[in-house]
Parts: sequence; structure tokens; C-alpha cells
Amino acid sequence: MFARLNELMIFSKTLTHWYSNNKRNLPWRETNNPYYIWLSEIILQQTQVKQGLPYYDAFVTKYPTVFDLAKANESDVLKLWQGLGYYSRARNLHATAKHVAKALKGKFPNNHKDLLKLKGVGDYTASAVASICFNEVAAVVDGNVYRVLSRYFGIDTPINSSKGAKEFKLLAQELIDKQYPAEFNQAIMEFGATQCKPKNPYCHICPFNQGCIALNTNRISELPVKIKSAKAKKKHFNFLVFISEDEKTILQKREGKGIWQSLYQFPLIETDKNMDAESFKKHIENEDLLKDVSFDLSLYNKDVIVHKLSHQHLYTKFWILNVNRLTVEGISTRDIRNYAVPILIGNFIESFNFQ
DNA sequence: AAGCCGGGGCT
DNA sequence: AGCCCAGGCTT
Repeated sequence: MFARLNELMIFSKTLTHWYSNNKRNLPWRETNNPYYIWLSEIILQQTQVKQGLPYYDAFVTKYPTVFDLAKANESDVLKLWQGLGYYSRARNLHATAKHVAKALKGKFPNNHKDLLKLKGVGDYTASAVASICFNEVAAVVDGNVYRVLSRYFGIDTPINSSKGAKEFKLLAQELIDKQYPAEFNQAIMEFGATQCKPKNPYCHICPFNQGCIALNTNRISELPVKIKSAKAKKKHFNFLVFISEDEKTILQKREGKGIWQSLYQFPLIETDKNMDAESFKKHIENEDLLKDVSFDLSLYNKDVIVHKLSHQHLYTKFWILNVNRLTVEGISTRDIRNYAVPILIGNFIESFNFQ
């Protein structure tokens, strides 16, 4: 019993000592302001620091306070979020900013239980904000924590099972430094991110290389254990890039439930197989957008573009349609960069070099 | 409990 | 081309 307590104590002290010597200088570590901490935590969900950092800087610059973010239009928030993915984060971010600004008069909840009620805030984010901003003893369990704990303690319960979630949360809550919860939480995540990495961790210089069960039983590459997810489905996307004689094109807002909700795209024709020019021309002849329109069809990308999402692979072709007129309003091609689009579309827009 | 929601990186 | 990453929400 005392040996166990002692071991946990040594783990925590070693970890926070490592952190004090190895932590990166990051802008959200200069503040305890809940708005900035919350913003950084939403951005960093499923996202590495390297990718999220420029977005954090952009949001802080454009929206210095929660009131500024609350006043923005959702389309502007999505535009600033463009390329970061998981766009429900941006929609929830904006909705929560409005809620905090209005209903809570700009004051973020100051505890885990109430933070959990905010849209887009789950157990991880509530724990992070509660500990970092308010010193609440709430252990964070993110992917880094799963990795560090499963390796050091040799736990092979799948981390993406409900049993694993409970088990690791309980262990983290047991380990957390009750005096310095903010320091401990950030230390274990930083340690997982930069030292106990998924591939090729620096075990030879690791302060835990005596006690780490995974290392001492040669199971570093096997831990943490994760239940495999289903393979991605293949889809065939054909985008219609209209270009009219008066330099206009068509963008449509994605509505409903699926991917890229509320982002813009060129009119999309999904087919059940890869299309060549001849059969595709036949395929689209009866489209409403082409009714009584004389058009010239050409394929922009010779090789199909494979855009990989976590659960579907999009085999994509951009079809250029030079038309005499548009049958719907359309937008000037000069304004095309004002719309929030998926990175797949954004890359095409840059490459095509719209005037 | 299982599936959905991006995009980047590595091999 | 295939695999890894992994928080929150919906079903």
C-alpha cells in the first residue's frame, strides 16, 4: 500500500521535474485567461501544436476577447478555421462564445462540472481549463496521457474502449499532483508529445527508463492498445467548376449532416465509379444547372486526386465547364477566396489561380 | 458501444 | 496506397 503510494509520488515528481526543464514556450502558456486557454484547447483537439499554432495566433489577433468572437459571423469564424478540419469545433466554438458573452456576461465557468455544459467541451477540455485556469484537481486524459500511462504501467486495456477510458481516467486522477494540478496536467501531455512519442520515443534518455514496464518488457511499439476502426469507404467526387463568359462561377453551401457542414464547394456530382470525359458529359446533360446552356467540358486534373478523411477516401475530379451563361446567381471568380472551403477545394482554387 | 467528423505525417 | 493520430457528438 505505501509502496504503491510512493511509486505514484515518484512518478509525479519525476514528471514535473522533467517538464520544468523541457517545456516549450507556447503562447497559451503565458496566460491563465480562460478565454485563451479554452480557445487553445479547442484548437488542439486532435491537432498537433505545429498545425494549431498559426490558427491560435490568427484567432487571438482577430478576436482578442470572447466578446469579439461572439460578435463575429459564423462564416467569418469558419473562414479563419479553414484547413484545420473537424469544422464542428469551429461552429461550437462560436456558439459557446456567444453563450459566454451573453448569458454568462463574459465569465467562463470556473469548474469542471459547469465547463462540461459548454458546447464542444468534453471531459478532456473541461479538465484542462479547470486545472490550468482554476487549479481544480481534474486530471486530463488525452492521447498523450493514454500513451504515457499505458507504457509506464504496462496497461493493455484498449484506450478506445469504455473500460479503458474509465481505467486510465481513474489512474490519472490518482497520479495528479494535488498541489499543482495545472503543472502536472501540462507536464504529462508535453512529455507524451515530445518525449514518449508514438514512434521512436527517446527511451535511452528517458527519466523513466528504469521503471517503465513497456520498455523493460520490450512492448513500447505495442502500447497503447487500440481497437482498429473500420476501413475508409471509397467515394467518387466530381466537382463542376463553372466559368461563365462574365467571369463568374458557382459555389454552394453544404447543408445537412455530412462532412464539411456549412462550408462551400463547387456543385458536386457523386458517382459510383471513376468517370471519363465522355461518359461524364452524358451523365450531366440533364442537370438543372446546364438547362439550355451551351457548355464546353474539360477535365482539370489528369490524375484523380485522392483526399483522405479518417473514414472516407474521396477520389476527386475537377471538371471545368466553360459556359455562355449561369442559370443561377453565381459569384465573381475574384471573390472566391472569401468563402470558407475544405482544403481539397482550397488547394484546387490556389492551383487553378482564379482571377 | 459504434460510427461520424479533417487533415497532416510517415512509410 | 495504407496506416497512424484520437476529443466530442450523435445514433
